[in-house]
Amino acid sequence: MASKANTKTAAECAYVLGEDGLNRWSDTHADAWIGLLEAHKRLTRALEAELEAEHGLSLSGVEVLARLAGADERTMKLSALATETGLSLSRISRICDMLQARALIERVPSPDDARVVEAHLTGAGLKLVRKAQATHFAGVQERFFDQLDASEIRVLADVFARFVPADAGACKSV
Amino acid sequence: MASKANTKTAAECAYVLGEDGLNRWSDTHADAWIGLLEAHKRLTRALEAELEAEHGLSLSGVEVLARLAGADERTMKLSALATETGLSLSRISRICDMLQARALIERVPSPDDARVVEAHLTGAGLKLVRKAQATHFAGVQERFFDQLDASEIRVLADVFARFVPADAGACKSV
DNA sequence: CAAGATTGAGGACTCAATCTTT
DNA sequence: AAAGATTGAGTCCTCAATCTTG
Repeated sequence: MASKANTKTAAECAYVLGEDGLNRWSDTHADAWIGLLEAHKRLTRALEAELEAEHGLSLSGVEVLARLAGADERTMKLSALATETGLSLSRISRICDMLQARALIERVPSPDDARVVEAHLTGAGLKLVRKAQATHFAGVQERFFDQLDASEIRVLADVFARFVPADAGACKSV
Repeated sequence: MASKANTKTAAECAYVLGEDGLNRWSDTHADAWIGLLEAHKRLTRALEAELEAEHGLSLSGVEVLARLAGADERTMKLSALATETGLSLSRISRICDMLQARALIERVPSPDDARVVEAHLTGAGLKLVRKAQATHFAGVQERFFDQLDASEIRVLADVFARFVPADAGACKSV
């Protein structure tokens, strides 16, 4: 009784060009694809806002700090950070500008190769990333995992693995 | 034999702070969540690039055009476009600037209410959105659906529905 | 020349401020 | 005052150009 007004569900209008039979998905297909886009948007927005509010960090900022926290000597080359996070080197450089300005990392020129700059996590950085990650993990748990049962989580893990080249990206910390 | 070098899989390091048992996910959890982020990034980047290359349109641009194509009189108020796409009104206004400059839409002041501006799809806009949507649908089919079987698609549709407030957003066209 | 880092330009997005009309 | 649209400022991101070192 509720719907049918001027409100259409996602599936009902996940096509536009009915004229020829083409350009159309089944309802289930539409719900899966559009659901992916919507869920991603909502989840990341909420998580990002939470992190920003509580620690003044973006998701990417936390990811950089987290990778440093897990690295040998808490230090990594900027180009390695770029490869592993999947962000451009230029973005990494600017994220490091910000983290350095907040004294969460230091830039250390490599003694071995004068071209490379290494980012080193400071004590303050380690302290902050611990808190930020706790917030973030709790957020993902509550907003995402708590909505799913074990078999669904397994299907998602299985499905999404197909879109990641197995090696590429390597370690994801956040 | 292959791995174990300096390459860790996503699951192996989806945590950083081992010191206390907290802040940690199971491998499956990590694969599901990080997989969602990665898959989304890769899929949308590829799709966006394809659309840009073939039709000079962003995904949001296509979505706006597609909604207009499906609307009465091929016309909608800007604020309605914002609500339905989930974009800010300011973004919609600027997307319309661009679409109007390319003569894909026209801005028409509403006769009923002098505050509202309606976007009206032109003939050229309709022609273009048809082609763009065909490209996009084919892309999603090939890159996404073709990698999944029917039961998986059903699980995804079912799962993602939980993150969309049922009514909110209403109709998603792209 | 190639690799690593930085910088400039520009796209996509949001929020806050503004202006007009209701 | 509130709704609709626009504009300005600022974030996050990418690509292309540059500079330095190997």
